[in-house]
Amino acid sequence: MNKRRTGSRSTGRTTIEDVARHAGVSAITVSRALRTPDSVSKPLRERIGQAVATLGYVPNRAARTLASARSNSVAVLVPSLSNQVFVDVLAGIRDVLGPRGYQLLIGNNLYDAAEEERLLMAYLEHHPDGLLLTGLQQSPRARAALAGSGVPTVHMMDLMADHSVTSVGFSQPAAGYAMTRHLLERGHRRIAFMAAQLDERTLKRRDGYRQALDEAGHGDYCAEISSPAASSVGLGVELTAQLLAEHPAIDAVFCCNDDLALGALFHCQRRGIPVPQHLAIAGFNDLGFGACSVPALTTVATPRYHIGVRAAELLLARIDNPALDAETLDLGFELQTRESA
Amino acid sequence: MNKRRTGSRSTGRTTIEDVARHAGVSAITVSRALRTPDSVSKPLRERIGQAVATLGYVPNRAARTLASARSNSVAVLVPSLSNQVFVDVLAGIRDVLGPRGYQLLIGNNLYDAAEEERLLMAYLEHHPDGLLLTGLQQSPRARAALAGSGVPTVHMMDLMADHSVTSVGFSQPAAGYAMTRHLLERGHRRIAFMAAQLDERTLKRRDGYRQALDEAGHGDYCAEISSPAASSVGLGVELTAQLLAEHPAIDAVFCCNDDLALGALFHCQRRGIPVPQHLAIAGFNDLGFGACSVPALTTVATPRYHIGVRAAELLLARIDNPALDAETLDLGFELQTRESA
DNA sequence: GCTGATTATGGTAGCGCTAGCATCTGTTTG
DNA sequence: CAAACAGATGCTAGCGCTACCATAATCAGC
Repeated sequence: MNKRRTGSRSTGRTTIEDVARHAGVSAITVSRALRTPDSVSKPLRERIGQAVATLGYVPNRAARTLASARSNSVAVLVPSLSNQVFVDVLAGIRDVLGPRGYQLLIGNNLYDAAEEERLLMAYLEHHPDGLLLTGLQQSPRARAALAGSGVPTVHMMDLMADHSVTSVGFSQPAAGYAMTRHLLERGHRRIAFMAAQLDERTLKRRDGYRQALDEAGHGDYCAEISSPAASSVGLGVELTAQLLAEHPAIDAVFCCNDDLALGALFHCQRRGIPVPQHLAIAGFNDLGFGACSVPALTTVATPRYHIGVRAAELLLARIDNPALDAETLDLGFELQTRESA
Repeated sequence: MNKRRTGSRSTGRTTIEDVARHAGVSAITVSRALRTPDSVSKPLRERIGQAVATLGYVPNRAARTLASARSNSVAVLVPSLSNQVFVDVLAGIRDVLGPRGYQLLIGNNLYDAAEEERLLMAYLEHHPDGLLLTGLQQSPRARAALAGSGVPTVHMMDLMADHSVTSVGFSQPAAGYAMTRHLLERGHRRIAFMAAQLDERTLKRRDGYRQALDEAGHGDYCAEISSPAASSVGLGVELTAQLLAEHPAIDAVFCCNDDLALGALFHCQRRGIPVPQHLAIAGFNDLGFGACSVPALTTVATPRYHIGVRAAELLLARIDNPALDAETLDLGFELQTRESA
């Protein structure tokens, strides 16, 4: 009678079948009691709840995913978690997707194309319900796998030129342009550009920087410095030292993010270079500390959290209705003019 | 003959069966070619490889997990990703577990006990092969589920008093004590303590601080300030202002992390308070920017990356051999005495 | 009291993959 | 030359869950 079938392959863990037996119902009723409690009568629901608690039952997600063909997960690929920018984006995503019951598969370490491909393939094995990516996929294989998978996808941070994909972000070149214009308007003429890793977005900001200089007739003056290293305050110090040694005449530096800018600021403090009088410093992203540094940092405020929120929302819409047209959502940016420039 | 059975529940995605048919072999051979290539002859291996490429086959991880009872994933729960400390820990974990083929399920937002429980339960549904946790689980239900799951677990950051669990980290109270001793030895007497959220680890550092003051006979003098808000440079500015307003006589402040310390530094710069002459400032963690700030930040260097690495290694050992005894691994810390104190 | 709709529960058959064994071929050994 | 063995491949039966359909029980309406 008590057909406690335990095959050789059984894992020994409590299954839905065990709970069903304990509660004197069928497995499918337990399944329903857990997923759609309203479809099960109250007495059964309670009995099942007790059985679950007594046995310490934890549903097996792999089995659920396999049977239902829905993973209830969304994969998010960001370049790096040491960059606060992406942590803020993630927070926005989590705040939208968490309450909707989605689990996030967070992948990082994407400044390397091979690693990016590896990660994307790995996450596709989970058959996520949706995909949130940062920037275009670099490797053709990754792009093919992406297209072939049919998983709804939203790209974040940048606005895609390709209007067949959905993207949420702001115009990187426009932001670079705006900051450079600001520096020009404040009377600076020898404006340097500083970056860490030259990813897509950084390159676009640089395009904006160059365009602004060109238009102002200073296109011939061009002091650009970058490093393959990851961005950090320390790197900002180093690059500033190097920049000033090579181009002593510069009167402003547009740093591609706030970490570098803070490093530039520290370097100037250490050397007694007055900011912004002798050297104006501009950052990018408005990471929070810029508002309290001395002098306070002029920077570009980017809608990171909001990008995460809107990207998640657009993705949800596309999961519910895969036929939706692609969309490009520009969330803009805002110049924060403070003391350093 | 071509029994292309496509039941009503089929997802339409390419399965291992499709690949097998295309390559003219059985499904199990494809499975082997993908997992243990050496066990399949070269010609077949190549034919299968081509079929995989042609069809764009992506294995279904849920099915694999279900059939093999191994998820090849490790769940990592950290309090927050906006705290660089945990990002460094994650990097160490990834560097060990990634090459070994494990996927990481990263959970954050754990400063809330209810959320922590929710996340832990959600990750247990994945039946991870191992679990890396930060701090003790607060809720009894979470602890029960953890114990019942039988999943190998390593706790990170702090050293557990409970020697039945494996933990990797350093002594938080000892670190708090050491820094306070340093400040005392430099002649400071009115030493304040500043923290953001009072999590377990922060409280233990404070214990060390109090003990050092007590021993030095300054136990009666106690200026402590904290805030329920998340730690940030801005919060450091605020708390410093508040602290100085309430306790104008303090001559040193021990900040529970470097963000707060930088905020304190900025506040002093803004108000023209000489550091360290009028107010010495000490941080915690040695996040990188402390080495270049002006003045450079005295702080406690914590082996974050290394904690991640060793925790992952201990976990691997326990996954391979669940019978291993619990272990407590103290990785120590190092006082970084620089200019600010 | 009968019909048709509605609600609550259960049985069956997979989802896509792999463990465990069986089978088949070719090679080695006494 | 038979027996023993190793290596390569295949068959079958699940892993634990849920979609789909069937059935039983209840109820409104005529």
